[in-house]
Amino acid sequence: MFSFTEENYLKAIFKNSQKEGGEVSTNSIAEELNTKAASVTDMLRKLSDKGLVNYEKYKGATLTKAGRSIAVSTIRKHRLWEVFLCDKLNFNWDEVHEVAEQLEHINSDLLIDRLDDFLDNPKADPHGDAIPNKQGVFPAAEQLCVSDAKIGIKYTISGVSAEDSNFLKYLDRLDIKLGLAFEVEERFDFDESLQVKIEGSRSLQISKEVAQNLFVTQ
Amino acid sequence: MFSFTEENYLKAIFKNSQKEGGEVSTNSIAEELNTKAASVTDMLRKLSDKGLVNYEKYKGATLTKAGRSIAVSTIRKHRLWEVFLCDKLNFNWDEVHEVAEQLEHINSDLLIDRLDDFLDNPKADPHGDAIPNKQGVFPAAEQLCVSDAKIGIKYTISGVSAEDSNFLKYLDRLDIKLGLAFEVEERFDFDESLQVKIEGSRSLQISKEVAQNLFVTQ
DNA sequence: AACTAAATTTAGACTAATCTAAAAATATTT
DNA sequence: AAATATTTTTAGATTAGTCTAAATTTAGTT
Repeated sequence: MFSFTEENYLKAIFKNSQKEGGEVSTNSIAEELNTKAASVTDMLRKLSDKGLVNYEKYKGATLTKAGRSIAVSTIRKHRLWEVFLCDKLNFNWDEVHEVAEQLEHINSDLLIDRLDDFLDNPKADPHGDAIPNKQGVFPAAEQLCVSDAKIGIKYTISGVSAEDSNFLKYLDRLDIKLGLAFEVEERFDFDESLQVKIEGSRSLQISKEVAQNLFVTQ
Repeated sequence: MFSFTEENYLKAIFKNSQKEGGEVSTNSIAEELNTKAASVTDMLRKLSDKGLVNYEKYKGATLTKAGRSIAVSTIRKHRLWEVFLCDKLNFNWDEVHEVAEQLEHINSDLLIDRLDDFLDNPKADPHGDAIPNKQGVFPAAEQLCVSDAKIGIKYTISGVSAEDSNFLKYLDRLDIKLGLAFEVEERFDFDESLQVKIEGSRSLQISKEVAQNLFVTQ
């Protein structure tokens, strides 16, 4: 129905508009997709002709209903496949992204429906990212970034940034997993690092960078 | 590593050389891939440049070691995914081909190794086609076409042609499945139809066409 | 051996996706 | 507001894969 490339552009626009809100710039799409701005301009024109994005020269792009629907469906597939890889094939959470990037483009509604059931309709992927349902609705996720967590309040670790597999390996080394109890004990303002307590009564210090990529719920 | 298209060409050459033996003609590849002879000529040149096929103008093509290895690996992936779809996701055997055509191009050794184990290292796909191992070796399969089966000898149904999903649906209607006991009772020479007995003491008549697409072992 | 038919290749063109380099528009700074 | 920097678009080219139509080669038949 749609090419891999088109799906990847739509996904990138969706992702960046979550982050930045409003119109997504040509450059930010180029960066997200490791391509050049000129290529993005070409593609935005094509996607606009197909009714998948709203695009005006020099004004950035937003997704139409149709475009959003494809983007979300692709994200749904990506995250379901990640669950499959971890839960059924024993992949580690830092090994799934690349393969899921390929699997997300397989086109079969029956396949995804059955896969969803086979995995017991998971609500989040192995990194804690919410999985939208078939209708494209994301489960209400009240995640808070650890950088914004309050001192002395008990949270549960519920999400990690999945982009960088080295970060995930680092978390493995520290035995930080989804579902563990979590509490900020102290904040060091000079470098924004944190002293935190993680289930198993360990107390450790985490850098600003780690805090920005860890998410918790109450 | 290799494009979907290249993998499909290599698979087609492998398949047709199994059937016809020796050099595979440009036209037969075009037919297999629903493309035009001119496109095949172009691609054969490219595959030859890459060392994947032996090709001489007007003389047809054969696979090199490297080309065969890719073709067989693609077939392995296709058949493993078919097993996954049937055994784990409850697909019917007439629903798997199209999806497996997509899944066979997913590129990850880890994925295929794990999938193989997850499925308990199956030796055949849902239509009875042999699954080569990681080294590209097919398990010795002594299948015989029902057209060539001897009268009065007891066989087991072990394979069916998977090309045509209507044929598979037809077999479902007749309750013909892999693993059932099978015996040819009588051969009608004028139309080459057969009177056969299938497990469950049913006796039925099958056409020449059905016989040519059913396979048995002793 | 000559002729016809069939198969194959060449030539030239098209689409999707990409790129570099140059031009144009927008944003920022003084 | 003018000048500069940044972003974005245009122009023109490239690659992979495909196509049609014409030319060529091979195979089959009288």
